[in-house]
This record gives sequence, structure tokens and C-alpha cells, in this order.
Amino acid sequence: MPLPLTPLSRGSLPPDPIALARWLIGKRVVRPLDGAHVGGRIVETEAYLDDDPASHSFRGQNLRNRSMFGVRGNAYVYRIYGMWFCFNVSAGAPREGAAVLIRAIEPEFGLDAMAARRRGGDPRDLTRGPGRLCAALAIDLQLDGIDLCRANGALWLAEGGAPIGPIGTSPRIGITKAADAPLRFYERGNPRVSGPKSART
DNA sequence: TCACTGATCGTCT
DNA sequence: GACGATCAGTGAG
Repeated sequence: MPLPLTPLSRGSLPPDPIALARWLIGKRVVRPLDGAHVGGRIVETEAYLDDDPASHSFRGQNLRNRSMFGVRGNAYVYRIYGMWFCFNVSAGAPREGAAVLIRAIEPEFGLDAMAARRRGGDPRDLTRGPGRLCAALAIDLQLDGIDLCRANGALWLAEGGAPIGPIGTSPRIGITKAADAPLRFYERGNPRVSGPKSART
């Protein structure tokens, strides 16, 4: 798919993690796999802040969360519930420990490659949810810490194409601490957004 | 369409 | 030893 994919420059990323989470809606995730580009538009994100009890960075830096503490625009990948991975973009200032969780994308290119990595199931669920997104794009711990602003990398971010619809805000999903903070952002009405229907209106 | 539950295992307490 | 930024399968409305 010869889409004009332009990598994001690190300097264009909003320094504020919340602003970054909102700004990333409509941008693209690009994953070169088997000689082709796989990915699509980001439609759902969540912000995790440095002083946020729900954030992995809350108790300070350790071996697992160190990627959250670097410059913004790097990948932070971790394993959850023993069998899934979640993909974040490091945010904020260096040593701050903030990140933006990419919860869902709208597949645009490499559909077959994604489906091949997620056998069965509803095609509309291919990349709906952080665990499914990582499975479809073959994102694992090997990509932890990678620079997402380099177009020749194994995983990177690109400028958006289609216009962005209205952006909704809600509490984050699946957490128990600071569960009411309105730090989830999504493109309203987009069927690729995760959660029940009421969570994407 | 939603609510509930089991699966599964690395990391931190 | 307990828990978690989840998912797929099942069953009810």
C-alpha cells in the first residue's frame, strides 16, 4: 500500500502527556512485517501520568518500566495477565515516567498479515483492545524502548491521513486505582474503539 | 449486547 | 503469595 507515510518528528509531540494522548488520535502506527507495512489509525488512547497511582511509574523506576522514563516518543511494552502485551508511547519530560497506552487502531494496511496473527474471531475485533492490537502487529518485549520517530525502525508512528472525528473523553478501562480520572480519549462513534458500545459514543 | 468467569505467569511485596 | 492498563467463551435478556 503506497500510502504517503511520514514519520512523526519527536519535536512535534506535545510535551504534556494528556495533550499527547489526545493528539495521537488519528495518527498512524506502522509496523514493517515480512516486507510490507502493517498498521492503521489510532482511535483510542489512555494517559498515565508520573504522579498517577494507576501508572506503572508511580513507585519509581525499575527494570520493567524504565522505558517510561526516557525521552518521549519511545515504545514502552509490557506483559499483562501472563499472556498479552500492551503498547505505550513514552510521554512527558525525561525522567518523568509518563506514557500513553495505545488501546485500539483502525486497520488501514496489511489486513491479511494482521488476520494471520489473530486466527478466528470477528475481523472487526482485529485491533480492538491493547492485547489484541499487540497480537495483530506482533508487538512484544523485543520492541520495548524502541524509537518510534524513526521511519526505518521495527515500529514507528506516522502522520494521520483521514480527518479526525469528534474526540470523546472517559475514565480509563480496567484499572482499580484513580479509576475515575478522565484520561481515556477515543474517536467518538468509531466501531474500532474497545469496550461496550456505550464506551465509544 | 452485556455480564460473568477461567486462563495464565511475570513482577513486585 | 497475590495481583494485574486483558481476552475468549458462555449464557441470559
